[in-house]
Amino acid sequence: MNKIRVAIFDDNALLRDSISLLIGDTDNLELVGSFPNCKQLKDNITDSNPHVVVMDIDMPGINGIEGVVLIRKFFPDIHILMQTVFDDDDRIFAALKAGASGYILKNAGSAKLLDAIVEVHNGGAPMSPSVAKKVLNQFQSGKPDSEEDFNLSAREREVLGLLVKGKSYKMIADELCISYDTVRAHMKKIYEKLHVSSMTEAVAKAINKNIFGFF
Amino acid sequence: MNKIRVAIFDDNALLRDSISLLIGDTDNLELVGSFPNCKQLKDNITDSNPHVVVMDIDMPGINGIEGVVLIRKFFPDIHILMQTVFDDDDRIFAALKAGASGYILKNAGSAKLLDAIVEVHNGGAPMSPSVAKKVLNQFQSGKPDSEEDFNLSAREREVLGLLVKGKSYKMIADELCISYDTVRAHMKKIYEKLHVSSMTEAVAKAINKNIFGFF
DNA sequence: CAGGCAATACCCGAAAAGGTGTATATTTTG
DNA sequence: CAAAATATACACCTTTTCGGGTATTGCCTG
Repeated sequence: MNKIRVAIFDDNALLRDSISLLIGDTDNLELVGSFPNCKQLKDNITDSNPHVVVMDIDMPGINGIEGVVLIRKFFPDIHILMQTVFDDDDRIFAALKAGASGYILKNAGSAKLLDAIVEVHNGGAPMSPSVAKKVLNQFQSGKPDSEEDFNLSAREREVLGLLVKGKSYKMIADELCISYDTVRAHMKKIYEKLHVSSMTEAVAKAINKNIFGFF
Repeated sequence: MNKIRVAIFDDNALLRDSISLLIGDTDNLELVGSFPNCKQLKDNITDSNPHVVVMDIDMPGINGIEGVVLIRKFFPDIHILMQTVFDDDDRIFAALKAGASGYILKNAGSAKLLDAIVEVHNGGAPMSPSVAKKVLNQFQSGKPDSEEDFNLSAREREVLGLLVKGKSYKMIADELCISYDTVRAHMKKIYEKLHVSSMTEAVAKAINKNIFGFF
């Protein structure tokens, strides 16, 4: 029986090494390449000719999602398993949209990693329920994404919009010709409605729930 | 000669009214509908049967960009002119990608608005040079967007990533198991490299220059 | 091996943001 | 019409962030 040929892309050398050892100890898997970035991705893959690529989602230079795009473009038969440190639904979803077959958390344990590699090679799609639901929703209706309604007033949306563009309270006050304290009053309401408690959380939520759509 | 049939979607009643008056005073234009949101978009357009739709980019419920998508889907022959308060390249670009024909700033003056309506009806595409350049770039090379390199180190990217997810310095310190002051040290470097000076600016830039891609 | 850079960590003072409370006029809505 | 929501504004106080420094460790490169 032929071994599953596996290649790894991850900027963390330690993690690459430990996966190497892990795969070396498993007799139905074979590590054919281990790379710290996607700069030579095309050559790397041509040379190592893997069945499965294990790809870190966060990498300097070309990131993992862009890596997925490239692999899909040049090697459409290769299955890609994403690895992430955090369970970041949106990024994982993006990776899947780009053509990854599944994903696994970096702290999931070695047995699970090996299982996931075998699973993607067999055409499976290891992923968490929350991501699976997103994928399902996308398939069911061509809609962009969950359109949660936060009941923001027009003014609140305006303030949030400026926030998302990186403005400070003071700048927002100037831009809207209202007092600093009024901006704060709006912010309080916005935080309440979005269930957050800081500018950055609000910005992150505004983007991920695409309150303004299309970033 | 037939008048150009125009419909307006804007949540600002005052602005709707002033545009109504404006169009009423112009003899080659005819206002056939004026709506505060896109909830009944399909019926509204079927009933009013416009040649040109003037659409606010920011609206509660279904936003202007989603509105564009819907119009393109059901009424592919209608030309859409976007209206925005701010010259937000990214959103405008998104609207154009979604199928809008052009855009105009809300404070551009009535004469320009009328010109723009006529222009889109005649197949033109009124837009600012900076947006035009983006569109051109997109056409010239299938690349996602400007891929500026900010020379962030792996650690800095990691910190910025957590920032974008809405974390505070303290949370980042905990998550990365480093001291609060080290997070600050990284932040200083990040701000320097991105040429910004606040968390929200950094988040905004990280997203708009898609340092992490795919939001 | 010397110099540069990344990562770590600490200090200080100033500025910004956040939490809570109060208040008033207007608009919307049941 | 009365109640609720919105937009405006101020006060007081705490926490967080920002902009300067300074310093050590380790790694990579010329």
